[in-house]
Amino acid sequence: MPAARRPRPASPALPPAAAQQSGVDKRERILSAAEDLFYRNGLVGTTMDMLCAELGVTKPYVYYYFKDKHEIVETLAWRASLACLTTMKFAADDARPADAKLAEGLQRWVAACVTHFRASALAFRVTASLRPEFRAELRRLANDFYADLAALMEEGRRAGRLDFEDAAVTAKAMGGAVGFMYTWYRPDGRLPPEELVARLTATLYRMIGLRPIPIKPTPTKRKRT
Amino acid sequence: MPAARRPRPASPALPPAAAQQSGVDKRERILSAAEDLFYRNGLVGTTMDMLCAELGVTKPYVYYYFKDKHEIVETLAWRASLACLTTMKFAADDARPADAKLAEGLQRWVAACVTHFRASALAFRVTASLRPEFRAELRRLANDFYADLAALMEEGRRAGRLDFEDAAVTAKAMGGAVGFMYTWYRPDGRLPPEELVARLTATLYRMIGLRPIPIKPTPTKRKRT
DNA sequence: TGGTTTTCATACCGACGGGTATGATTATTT
DNA sequence: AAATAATCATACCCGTCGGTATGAAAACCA
Repeated sequence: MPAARRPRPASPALPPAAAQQSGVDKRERILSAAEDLFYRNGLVGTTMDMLCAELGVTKPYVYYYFKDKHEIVETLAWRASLACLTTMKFAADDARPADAKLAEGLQRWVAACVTHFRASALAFRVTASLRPEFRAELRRLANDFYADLAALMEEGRRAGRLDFEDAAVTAKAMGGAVGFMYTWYRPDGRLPPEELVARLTATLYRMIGLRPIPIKPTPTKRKRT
Repeated sequence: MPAARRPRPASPALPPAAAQQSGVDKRERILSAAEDLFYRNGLVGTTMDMLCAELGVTKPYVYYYFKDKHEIVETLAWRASLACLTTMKFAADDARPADAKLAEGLQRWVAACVTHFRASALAFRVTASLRPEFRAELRRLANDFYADLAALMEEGRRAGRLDFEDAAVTAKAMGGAVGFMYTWYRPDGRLPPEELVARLTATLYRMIGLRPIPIKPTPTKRKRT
């Protein structure tokens, strides 16, 4: 994941009213527009011309900051995947019981997936259009995640704090419940994001028989219906 | 969804050892190959030439039986969606309580999604590449399904037979748990399909606090780990 | 057996989209 | 201020892929 091509801090004044912005800022602006377009039109449904039009620039502008379309997609997909799929990692000296870690990890996971729902659609939908090596990296990330998740689940069950039947199937089912959010979540929906996170997390708790220990960030329940 | 272009029952003997087959059979063969290729390579990642190569025929052959690529995709996606998203329909005179209907419907749903996992990947992944009108039809089907599902859930809860918090969120979470199966299910996996259906269904039951009333087809539990 | 219809293969077209060559404009340096 | 380097616009190339025009072989009919 290379940074801006030129380390130059230069920021030339743009003609009209475009504010001063560094190369990194411009890169981010491209990424942001691409994320939105990819989410709305799909990867192959979004042409570089569309991206340029959205940004109000021309192609060499984009190709100055990114090698090719792949680099844009992979940057987006990697960021989102990393954010979502490392939420089940805990410090080696974290002495809390497995169910407490899980309670926090699941909450973080859901929150990350809500935040990155656009790019997570990328990771899930366009797998066939990604470079094989990159797909393999994503797979490793996901496999690690599920391994961590299943390990915590089984540890919690052994301790008598969790209740479920098939760890692998339940873990995959949770993965779907969370990962699928990009198909229905809308930022302007009637449920505010934190509330959605809380409710979906509660559903996950239920799937593994985790009694809702209140976690630090957001309380779990507000109203009933 | 038109049938074979020619109603002719004709079945000409093919040159080498190709068995006699009707036009419908040939259509099905094309669909089957396309389903597999689309699943493996994605929709845009599968060219009509690849499909022809897989079938051992040339393009006009395929275009004789199908108007265009869209017709193939839509036929596949529609079949699968119809099979999966009508499982929550019950006869008007079905007098069973909501939780009993749900128990059966969820089981049917999971079974249908396992059966059609390849084509369901189509419906979920390539939405941006589908014709808008067709996408709208799929959406209506899905909306109907979720409406039926949520209605049954809330009826069962009112009857005191189910336990969950947010009907809409829980329904979507279940949708993900089931619909996402295409990302991890493999027909040659170690769990036989019926067993997978049973375990995933059990997980869904747990999500809505449905006490596992044994359903007719497959028993719910086998071994513990 | 000769004509008609069905069925399939060869070769091709045209549009589209990713990526680039070239050069103009602007800022920076000395 | 002149030269150099950074930044961006115009115009274009070329591969790919969905779809088709044309016509030939095979089967059916009379």
